[in-house]
Amino acid sequence: MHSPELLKGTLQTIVLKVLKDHGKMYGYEITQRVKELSDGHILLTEGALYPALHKLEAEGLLSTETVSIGKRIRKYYALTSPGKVQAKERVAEFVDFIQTMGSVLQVKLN
Amino acid sequence: MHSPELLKGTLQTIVLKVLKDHGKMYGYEITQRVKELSDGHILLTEGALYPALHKLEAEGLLSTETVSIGKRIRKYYALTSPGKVQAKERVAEFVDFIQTMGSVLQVKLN
DNA sequence: GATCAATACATAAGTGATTTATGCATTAGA
DNA sequence: TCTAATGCATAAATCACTTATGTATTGATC
Repeated sequence: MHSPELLKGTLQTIVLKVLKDHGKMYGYEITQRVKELSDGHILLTEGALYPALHKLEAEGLLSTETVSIGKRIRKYYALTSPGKVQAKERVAEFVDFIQTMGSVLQVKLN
Repeated sequence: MHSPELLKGTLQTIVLKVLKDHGKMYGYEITQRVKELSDGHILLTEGALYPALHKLEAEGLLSTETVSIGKRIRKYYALTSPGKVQAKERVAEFVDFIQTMGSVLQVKLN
């Protein structure tokens, strides 16, 4: 995992986009999916993820559904309609940011 | 200027790379160059820049030279040898980060 | 010749996302 | 039977950065 400094501010974008691509997921599942997609480079910590999920839910971007698997609980999160819009906007914003950084750092992204 | 959240953690990388590309520069000049390169999207604040410069200097990555222009003072910063190495590493790290994020967000950067 | 914007540095308090630490509980594997 | 993995959650601490403030010079505008 590379310097976590750069990761700041990307958590919500990641969560929203992953949920958009994979449909409803529970917290732990998100951490695993992101770990997979990033080839082990991005490891979401629970202390960051759960509060983020709660916040997105409070903002109406996510809806929840709690399911019991045996005696274990899973809390599924899914995008609401505004959540889908936000997901798109956040990704676009990120791409924009990358383009700008590319100009400043004079690097080619491909 | 887009959401400043994403900018977090990139300040040192920007400063190091800009100094690498343009040689010695003073603080205010850096803010202007970055503004230019980013087409007005990235506006470095003095409250962030000056402490960052001082920190990089304290770490031995930058050397300084104070010059008087009339009665006004300019403090020029330049990369030291370790600073040049760091500049390269930081940029590489950023490119790496972008690639990883591209995978997670499933976006093409070009 | 006064006033405002730009130039040029600097520091300190406050913010806020994230890390680190901790807690509880179930399930699978060695 | 003990450890790792699964699964949730919260609270304190950290730390980069924003916002606010301060000082001073220079150029432009009216």
